[in-house]
Amino acid sequence: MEKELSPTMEDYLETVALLKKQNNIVRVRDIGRLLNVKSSSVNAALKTLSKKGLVKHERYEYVDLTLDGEKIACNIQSKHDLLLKFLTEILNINDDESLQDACKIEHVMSPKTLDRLTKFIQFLETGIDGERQKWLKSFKYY
Amino acid sequence: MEKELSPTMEDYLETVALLKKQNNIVRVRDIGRLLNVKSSSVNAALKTLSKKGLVKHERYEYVDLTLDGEKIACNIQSKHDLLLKFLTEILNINDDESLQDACKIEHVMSPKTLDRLTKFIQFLETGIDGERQKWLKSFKYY
DNA sequence: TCTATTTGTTAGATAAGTATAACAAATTAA
DNA sequence: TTAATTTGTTATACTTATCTAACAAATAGA
Repeated sequence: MEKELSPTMEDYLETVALLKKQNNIVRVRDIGRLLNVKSSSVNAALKTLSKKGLVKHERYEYVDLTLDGEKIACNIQSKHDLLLKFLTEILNINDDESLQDACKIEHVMSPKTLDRLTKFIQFLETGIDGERQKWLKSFKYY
Repeated sequence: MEKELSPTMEDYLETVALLKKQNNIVRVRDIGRLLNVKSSSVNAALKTLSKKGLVKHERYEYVDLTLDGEKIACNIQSKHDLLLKFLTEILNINDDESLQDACKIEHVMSPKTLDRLTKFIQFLETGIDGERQKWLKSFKYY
């Protein structure tokens, strides 16, 4: 399976997964609304993702993820969540920018970096007597 | 000044700056070699950057940065350096992947995140008795 | 100097992602 | 149950970034 999705296609897949979780059903229109693109663009993207076996989409029907698509979406989501956690909880960036950044970086971060960042956050959250948490807290007002 | 460069154009600009620092003169060919693209692609990119007033390039002559171009390149470079430092020195990722990741993330990181990450690294590097450095060192083998 | 090689340029061609516009299907409301 | 509105589809076109191929200029070697 030669996946290798473009950031754009990853975004579409992620959005489908999000809407599915949210509403159970996924409509072309809603994907477009979330991504700020026209329905025709969504259709084009869905065709691409269908060919790769990541989504199911019959003419005039709701969109759905395949199992493969679900797996990939889940993977992207986990990068997203981790980055958002790092940006908000560690770096203490609390405006929209943390979300914006997470949405961009998630598409270009290697698995290795995902792994190390996961461990780093975990490392900061453990530690005897919570000393690490204490100095993290002190960083917030740095 | 409506800048807003694409990641691709940022890469070209960055490469011109790098070659300039390295060799003083910048040739079309060398830009292509570094970015793994053909000279014709470099030419197209230089035309775009020229129109934006970021590089100077006369037919068959060497390429150079304008002052504006220099400023932007410098800004990108500082993001690159910071990210590389974080990935290698903090997360302890020492293979090519840290460089790869830095080269991608530098184009999508907000100024706010740059600022906070800068402060975070600085925070980790200071601290009474170097306790934070000690913790960091212990993380390396986590 | 004069040829050979390298470097630079230009004109198409291609691929990804987007938009507009015309139309078709489905849904909602009257 | 029609008519109006929303939603989905398709064809076509544009933009960005890339390539190949043909050619032009510059540089290096004999």
